[in-house]
Amino acid sequence: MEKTIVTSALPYINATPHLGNFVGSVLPADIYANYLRMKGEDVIFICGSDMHGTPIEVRAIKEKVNTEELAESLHKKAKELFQKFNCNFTYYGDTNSDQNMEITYQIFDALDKNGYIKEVQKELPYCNSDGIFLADRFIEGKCPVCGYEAARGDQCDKCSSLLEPKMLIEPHCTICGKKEIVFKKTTNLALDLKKLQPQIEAFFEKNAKANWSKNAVNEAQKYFNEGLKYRDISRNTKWGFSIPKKGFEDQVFYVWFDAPIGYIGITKEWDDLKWKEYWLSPDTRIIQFMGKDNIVFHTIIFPGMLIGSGLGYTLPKTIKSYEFLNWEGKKFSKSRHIGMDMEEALNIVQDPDYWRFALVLSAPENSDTDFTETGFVEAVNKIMNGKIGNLCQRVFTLINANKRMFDAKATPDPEISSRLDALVNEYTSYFDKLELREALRVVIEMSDLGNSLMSEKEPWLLAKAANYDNKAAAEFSVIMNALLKVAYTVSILMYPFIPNSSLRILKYFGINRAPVFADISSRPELDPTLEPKPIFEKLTDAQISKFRNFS
RNA sequence: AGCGAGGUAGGGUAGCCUGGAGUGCCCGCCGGGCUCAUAACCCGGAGAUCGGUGGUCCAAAUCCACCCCUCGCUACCA
Repeated sequence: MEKTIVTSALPYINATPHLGNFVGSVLPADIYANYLRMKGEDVIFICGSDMHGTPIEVRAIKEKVNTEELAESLHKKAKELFQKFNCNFTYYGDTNSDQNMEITYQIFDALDKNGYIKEVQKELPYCNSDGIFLADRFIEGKCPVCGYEAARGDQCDKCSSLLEPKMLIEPHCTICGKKEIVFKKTTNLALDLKKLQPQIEAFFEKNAKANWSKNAVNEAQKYFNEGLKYRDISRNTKWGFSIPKKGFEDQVFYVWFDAPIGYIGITKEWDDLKWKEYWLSPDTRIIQFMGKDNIVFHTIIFPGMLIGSGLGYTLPKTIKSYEFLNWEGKKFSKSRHIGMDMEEALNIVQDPDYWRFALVLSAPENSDTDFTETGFVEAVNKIMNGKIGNLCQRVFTLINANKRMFDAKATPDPEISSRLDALVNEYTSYFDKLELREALRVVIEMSDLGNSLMSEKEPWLLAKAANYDNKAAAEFSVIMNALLKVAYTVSILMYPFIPNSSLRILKYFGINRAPVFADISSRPELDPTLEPKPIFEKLTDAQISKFRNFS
């Protein structure tokens, strides 16, 4: 059986992930993995915390704590949050594991042996006070172009000129604020992407039609057109995996070298034997979800690393990149207090399904989108609650109130059944094209079908007439069986998106496990002992005003 | 600056690749219906010079050129 690995871009845990991070990577990956499980496929869903990198090291210096302990605590918190959001990972690990180090070293050695690792001479800013080399963003000074005081080492935020740290006038270190900066010569290691370009391009040509996002295809094409260059993989800092090469032991891998390898390392951490069945099999299909800021790493660098290693790792098949979610028309920004993070969200509304549902409806699949208070309230109160929840409730209560005349064995209205089948097909075809938002739209459309049939057929009139009219009783059963089937199908199809709520409805049908596609064809039977209770609640004014206070 | 993505009723989206009457969906608004259901649901209506200008074509939201606006990337943020 073909195996599938679904991955989500590894969240960088320096800050609590916000709703924009979630909507473009972990959430769609989780939904898609749930869908494949429902189809009965052999799928693993791999994600984990991206632990290394300068921002965490700098934060540890600023907070005067141990870097590894800080990263570990941030990782635990992130993991817990994703679990609270009901993300059904096969395994959520992190990039700082022994397993990841082992594979990182293995791939590095192979790349080195195959001649894809080069030495490059550099002159880098060094803070004498903190005793560390400074990444471009941690050195600030006066912009040589416009004179702006707080220009960073890579770019001036005022005039957006691209800069080099050496160009800054009177530079200072943003960690300690002192001006004790010197430039030191050093030798770094770099990955020779230029040499790998033909092979990476061949990989791209072969796979880019496999449902890649338009943005991902074009962005990768841009890099090829410009010509690939060297890309640094070692840095003169302490936090990370040290370089296993003579003369470079004092340096660590640049975070984005071991982060994508983390997909493999985390799988190995999950299962020390089975990971090979997935990552070393030509039959494995790898589908990667990420925000648009991550495209280059997944379309160029990671495949390049795997190809160059020559170790036979399976290459990604599909790259699904998302645009960005904005918050009330503005960019999410932790430092400027714009937008809500995942923890804050749960403090307002506890049930993650409410967020999952609303976020998918606003998912930036084709262009940047906005997450707004009105959009959230509409999605939860009007659509999820008013359409889907209410349909189940009205069907269940109407049958429940007329148990005696309801024949559960009556054949459902065939016309309704065929319309239902068509919608199920539409749903799967959207999912197979990775258009998750549209797949959810189909679920909503299905509940619309149920609600309008209810109004059109007026089965409550049949129920009343059934007391003295056998024909009406028969007709009531035919229609209500069809409507029951609609509610049942809706509750199965919503499972990938809002699993908790789906399971809550399925209990009424006596199903106490995750649904599978095969369930759709079986006849739903309503448990007569259960009193129908609304599946969803509307957002309260208190919740809405709490939400508003974030805007 | 270069490259990529986007701009469609009041808001949000689909349609664009492969041209065929502004075609669809969700919300809001206006009117009606229904009383099974959670003040819910259903039906109907109004509302758009499809970012702008020019071009190709019998025909352009769709193809081409230029321009404007938003976002991303540009290799040490990840």
